[in-house]
Amino acid sequence: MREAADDQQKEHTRERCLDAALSVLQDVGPEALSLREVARRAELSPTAPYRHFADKEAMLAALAERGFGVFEAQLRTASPEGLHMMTLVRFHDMGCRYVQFAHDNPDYYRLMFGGVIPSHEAHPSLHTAGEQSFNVLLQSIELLQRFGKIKAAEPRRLAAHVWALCHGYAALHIEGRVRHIAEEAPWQERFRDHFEWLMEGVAPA
Amino acid sequence: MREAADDQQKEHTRERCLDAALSVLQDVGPEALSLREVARRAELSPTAPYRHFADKEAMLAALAERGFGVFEAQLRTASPEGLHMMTLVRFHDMGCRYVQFAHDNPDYYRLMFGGVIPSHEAHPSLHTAGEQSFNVLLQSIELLQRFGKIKAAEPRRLAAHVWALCHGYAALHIEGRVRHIAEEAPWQERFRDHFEWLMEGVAPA
DNA sequence: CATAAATGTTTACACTGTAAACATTATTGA
DNA sequence: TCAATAATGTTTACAGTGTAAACATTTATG
Repeated sequence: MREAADDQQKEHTRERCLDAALSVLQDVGPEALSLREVARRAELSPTAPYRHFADKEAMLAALAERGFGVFEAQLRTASPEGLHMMTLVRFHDMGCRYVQFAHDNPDYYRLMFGGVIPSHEAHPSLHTAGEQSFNVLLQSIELLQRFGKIKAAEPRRLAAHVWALCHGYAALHIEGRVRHIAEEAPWQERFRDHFEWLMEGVAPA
Repeated sequence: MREAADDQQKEHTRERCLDAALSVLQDVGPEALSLREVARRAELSPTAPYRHFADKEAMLAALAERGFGVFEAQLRTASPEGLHMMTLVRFHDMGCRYVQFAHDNPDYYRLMFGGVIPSHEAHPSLHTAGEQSFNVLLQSIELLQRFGKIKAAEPRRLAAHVWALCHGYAALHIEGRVRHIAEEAPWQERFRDHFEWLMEGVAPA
């Protein structure tokens, strides 16, 4: 049995694998990512990663989990003093940061929200990481409701609504599907319209 | 040189490949689809598909193109007499059919809208197939505008807006990301809310 | 210090995408 | 009609993959 002493070392190589995996991910995308290339970049033997991850999917799941950490942090910076200070302006900023994350880290985003990992439930810590990100959105909505800025519907449904629009826009954006629709304006400007229409739809009665 | 006579035969094996590919797609998903397994199911030699498709991606692109055909037809049935008879009720129906398609053919949908095929522009006929589907939405919106049912903003932006919500909802739905949010109601009922909020946001001023 | 666990390496295997050489068939120009 | 040619399919080959198994080595603990 080992103890805390070399957990540092163990975690070190595990992290090295994830660092390498991220680097491969950014180079070739989630589909073409190979465990052996990861091992190569981490300067390990081809099958060494199997000591830290059950299989390729488990490794991708760990990477996606890491992505959710970055993502959630990015969302939270929209309201630096905490979510209880939520306003519509900050909520819009949060939406922008959502799309910005996808824009800056398309491969991370595809890994987290695309079908790369078939079932998040199969990787409990990934699943909870995803839920924590969602909770940021959910709590923001509950607070906006309390302040009377959003209609009084079931919060989870409202959250799903906002999420769907942001995810849809982000996904279409990073796959290049909206480029031919509106090349003229930068995405931030276009997203401003979308978010405005979105909030008009869920304004208080 | 060949002529129309055996184009039928040629098309036949090409179609057989695509049929087999669809079957593999539904069994194992787009990532795990292998050309050799397709060849196996089409009862061809392992490399025979290369006579009909430049490479694996070209084959997936052809399959995705086929998917857009089915998809577009499905959307159009929302207004059987043609898009010029568009109403808000039919537009809602069209949204439902959008999500229904993703629900019934999740692998098709992932292939068409996920990052499986990196660039649709690299496959011209796929690109135009996708644009034709988008045009159904765009024209519907232009007609609703003419009837004063939707605000008079830039139609392409409005179309992108509706598309983003439908795509976002469909994508989250087929990846199982909204299951834990609202298991109680079937997706059609939930989608009714979303679509209502969506249309309230783009209602005439 | 001996033992057992943790970690890493080597080897092995079945499978993949795809290039190249070859065989066969069908079409066409003379 | 028949030889030339293009289309289509097969066989063979190769490098790369995921992962299981056997082995070696380090390290913490009884």
